[in-house]
Amino acid sequence: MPRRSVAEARDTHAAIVARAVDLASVEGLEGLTIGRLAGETQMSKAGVIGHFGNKEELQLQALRAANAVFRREVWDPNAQRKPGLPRLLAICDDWIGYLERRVFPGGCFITAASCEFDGRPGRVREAVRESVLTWRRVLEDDVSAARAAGDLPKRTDPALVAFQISAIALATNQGIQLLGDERAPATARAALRDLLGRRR
Amino acid sequence: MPRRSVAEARDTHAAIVARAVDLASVEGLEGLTIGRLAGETQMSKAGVIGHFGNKEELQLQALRAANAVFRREVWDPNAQRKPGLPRLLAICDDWIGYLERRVFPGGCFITAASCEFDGRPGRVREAVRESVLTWRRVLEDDVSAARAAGDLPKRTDPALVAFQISAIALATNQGIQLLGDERAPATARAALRDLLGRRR
DNA sequence: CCTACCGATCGGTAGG
DNA sequence: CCTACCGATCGGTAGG
Repeated sequence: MPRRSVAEARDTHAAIVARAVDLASVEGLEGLTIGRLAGETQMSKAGVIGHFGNKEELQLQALRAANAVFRREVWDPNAQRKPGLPRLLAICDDWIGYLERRVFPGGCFITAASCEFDGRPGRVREAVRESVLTWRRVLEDDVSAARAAGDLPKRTDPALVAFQISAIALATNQGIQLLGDERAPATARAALRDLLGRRR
Repeated sequence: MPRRSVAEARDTHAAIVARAVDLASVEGLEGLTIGRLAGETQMSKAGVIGHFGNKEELQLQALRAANAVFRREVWDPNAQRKPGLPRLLAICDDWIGYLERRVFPGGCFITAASCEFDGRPGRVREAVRESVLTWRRVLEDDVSAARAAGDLPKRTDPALVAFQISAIALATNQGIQLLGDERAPATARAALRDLLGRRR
């Protein structure tokens, strides 16, 4: 095989990462193996690992790619809107939609990675932690803006509401993926109305 | 080594399962390996696997043992009380306490197993699903009793409230295990008050 | 419950 | 980006 150009190598790299994300969403980031990834991308193991150096770096890049997917699905559609309750409601709706559409074959990638790495130290765990914390802060800031605008009561605790919204998303993911509960998205939307709607 | 008596074999079996539960709570039920389990119980691999036949059966028994721990920690202390809001509040409090005390070193076993197996078919997945569903029904029944007793509003949807309580537990587990948020149990209790307390 | 062993696969390296 | 290879470990079996 001839050496590839820089552009071709970049495409190959991206293709490997994309496949790694789908595989890891089902098998887990630890269950992801270089051999299987090589088989599915029609490459040699050495060809695959050469793009990353080691498995941990592959895991980190898969996680980064998954974060980008989440951002694209849930954040980007609402990024232009001004912070506050209307945007928060839209974000929540897109979040449930993202889970409902099964964007990752194995369910929410970040949730799976959270459960898998919450008991083991290392760079992957810290990266997952940052993803979750960043997203919590986004929610919290919109809750704060909503409260300041008078769309949520003065007594509203933004960190608590961000926790409650995350909680609903975790349970929705479990409802869809594990329980096969087709009503889970509707239940989630009812819970969100209960949380954000009734106090307006 | 001499053959052991039936009683001794049973003790050995129980010791292996107990060790398997702790290991799997950190490494996952798939990450659990017979070789490592053998090392930690000072046995040969053949000695370990002889008790189960294959790895799937070991996983199922570890899951059953974890279910028993959860039941002991959260259900048993309240089993004698009559269904209704006071018992439901006590169950929720024991549930948060169970997470707070880190009964399993890697966090809630059933939650971890749920994330790990929600994307792969098989007996383990079905067993996890049954655990979660059974527990949801327990919550739902107490919500129904509380509503019938007039302790929750007539419009209360028991399945929705069971979903919301599960959601809080999932987020609490993530807060404690992944985020290292020491306020997570307090936040969870606030969320439960918000859910079950304010409407009385 | 052990020793000894099986084929398969793991993450990764050397060298081109 | 490949072939060829490394030592380690996987789940599991045979036989005692």
